Amino acid sequence: MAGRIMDSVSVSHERTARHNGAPRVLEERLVGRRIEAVGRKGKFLIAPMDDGQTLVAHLGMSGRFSISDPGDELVPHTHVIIDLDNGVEIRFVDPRTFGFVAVFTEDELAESGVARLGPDAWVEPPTVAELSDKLAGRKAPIKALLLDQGPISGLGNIYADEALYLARINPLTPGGELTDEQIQALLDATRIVLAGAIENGGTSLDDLAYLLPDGQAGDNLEELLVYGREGLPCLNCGNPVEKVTIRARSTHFCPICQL
DNA sequence: ACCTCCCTGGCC
DNA sequence: GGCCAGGGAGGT
Repeated sequence: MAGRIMDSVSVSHERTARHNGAPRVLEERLVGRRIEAVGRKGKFLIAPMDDGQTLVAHLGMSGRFSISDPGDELVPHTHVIIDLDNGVEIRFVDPRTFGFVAVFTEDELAESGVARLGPDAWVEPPTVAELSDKLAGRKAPIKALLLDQGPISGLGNIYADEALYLARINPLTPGGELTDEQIQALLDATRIVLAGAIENGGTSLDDLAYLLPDGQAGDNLEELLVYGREGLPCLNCGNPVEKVTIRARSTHFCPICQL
């Protein structure tokens, strides 16, 4: 994708293009442009283009990119098709349309959600002191603060639960009450959880909403220690895993092991 | 700093 | 036939 020119762009869903107002606008701002690089911060894909603008995309809940041949069969909910100058077709498929594709100027980027992201949990993990600073005085549960993407970015509901379990921190603990030791444990746990998830190609759930760009499912589901295991024995102590709701998100934890 | 909303497929 | 899943944005 990097270094390629977008020969044609077709956007077929209003909501996918919502940050640019309309599908036609998104198409016009992409077509003919060269993608200079492809990176990410948190859960946002960020690709600078040759005109100084930036292609930004987010998979939301059910979005995925595929690398296809123009002749490949179109799967339902394909909302964006980008034909590259090397004959490869990039497709964005997103049944629930929580995801988006957008083009931002520098100013628009500075006003977007990208600007509100804390340091990336994998690429630029914060030090204990930095994260401690961000959590100081915060009364919201640490689980909510992890999902917020402000103190640290890149963890979603599954990996937040996994990291808190590994670090033996109760997800309901107010963020400001975490000790430096706990923050260190959380950062260590985050690296272990993400390293495993990346190694396994990510966590494809039974709905197969998430797939790798080649269409393969990720294998990390079977490695999950606590997410989705409500009522089942904690792998450490054997007591039942509990499930509570924090910020309208399911949260799985062991009330015995996680203090 | 919190709550509500958006959206569809899958499952009870 | 209705509920659940959850990413971020926007409003209160």
